[in-house]
Amino acid sequence: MTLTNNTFIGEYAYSLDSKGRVNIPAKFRQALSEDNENTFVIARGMDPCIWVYPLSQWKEIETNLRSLSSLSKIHRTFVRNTARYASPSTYDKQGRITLTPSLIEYAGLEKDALIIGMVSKMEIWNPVQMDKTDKETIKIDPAAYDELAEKIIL
Amino acid sequence: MTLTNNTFIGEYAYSLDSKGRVNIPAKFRQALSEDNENTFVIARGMDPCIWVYPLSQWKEIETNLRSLSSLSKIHRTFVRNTARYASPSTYDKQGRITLTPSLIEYAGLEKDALIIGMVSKMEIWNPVQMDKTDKETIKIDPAAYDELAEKIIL
DNA sequence: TAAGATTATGGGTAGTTGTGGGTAATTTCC
DNA sequence: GGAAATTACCCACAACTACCCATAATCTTA
Repeated sequence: MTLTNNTFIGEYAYSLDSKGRVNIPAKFRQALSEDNENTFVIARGMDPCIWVYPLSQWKEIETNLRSLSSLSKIHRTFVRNTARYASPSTYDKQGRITLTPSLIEYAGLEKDALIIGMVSKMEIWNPVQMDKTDKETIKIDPAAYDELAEKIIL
Repeated sequence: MTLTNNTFIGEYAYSLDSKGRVNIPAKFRQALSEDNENTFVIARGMDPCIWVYPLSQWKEIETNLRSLSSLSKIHRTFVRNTARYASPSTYDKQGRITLTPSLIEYAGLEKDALIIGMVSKMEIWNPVQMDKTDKETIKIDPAAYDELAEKIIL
């Protein structure tokens, strides 16, 4: 079954090797449209994890960043934080991308890597950190969460 | 008798085999419209069971998820929780779909699987868990049912 | 009711996928 | 400019999954 183009769902447990490589789930590679030329862009996530965009998706983000005014301090900071740690990465014949040491450190990755489909992008987590974040989720306002669920879930 | 497209009603008792496969009731397969390409999407239910959507139905959920911004923490959490455990599954020549170990564990499935038509989707339950949930249902506030009565005519 | 078709369940096999490591090419730095 | 380090590319193997076939039970239809 081929998924919708550039759409990623599901959770996969992989390992990070000594060269800083992680596998991209086969399903995700198949979902990546041709015009991406087997390339993703890795960047800092808002949570302590790595965000992985299809190249084409990232280009749209770049366009949006361009539209932000450098007169505004918050805009400047936002653009800087977003662009600074971003890096393109093409997967090899075995389907792996290489992560940057800076991003590995930011996400606190060691041996295990949890890859999570986030529909338009994916996330790479240290499973321990993911567990911790999961437990904090309970603190989220249940009313606001339910409201979202009602709008989104069928 | 062919049912209305993508509409599922009734209850069926099947078994989960050693490879994590369950049969989809023949009636449900016949009800699935052509454009779904024999594919369902399995996901975590709100109750301790597995939700099974026709692919086309799930795609609508994906579209809704795409509209959420990753700048909002609650949106990120919602997308993650929804997409994380979801997985497309095409039924084989014998009419079975393969469940993920993660969902099997979440629903507490063992040998027996109860498949319940929920009109727009279906649910897969451990029969024991279903019994337990049934008994709790009695505790539902009658006033809430009265409120529902204004929306739905039976 | 009997024959044929369909359905539910079990298991085998070939191809795919994930992981580790090796080597050649490229870059960096003194 | 040359040595060291880094990166990109390649091969190999083990584990897993998707696909196929077989059989028994059930349903359909004449």
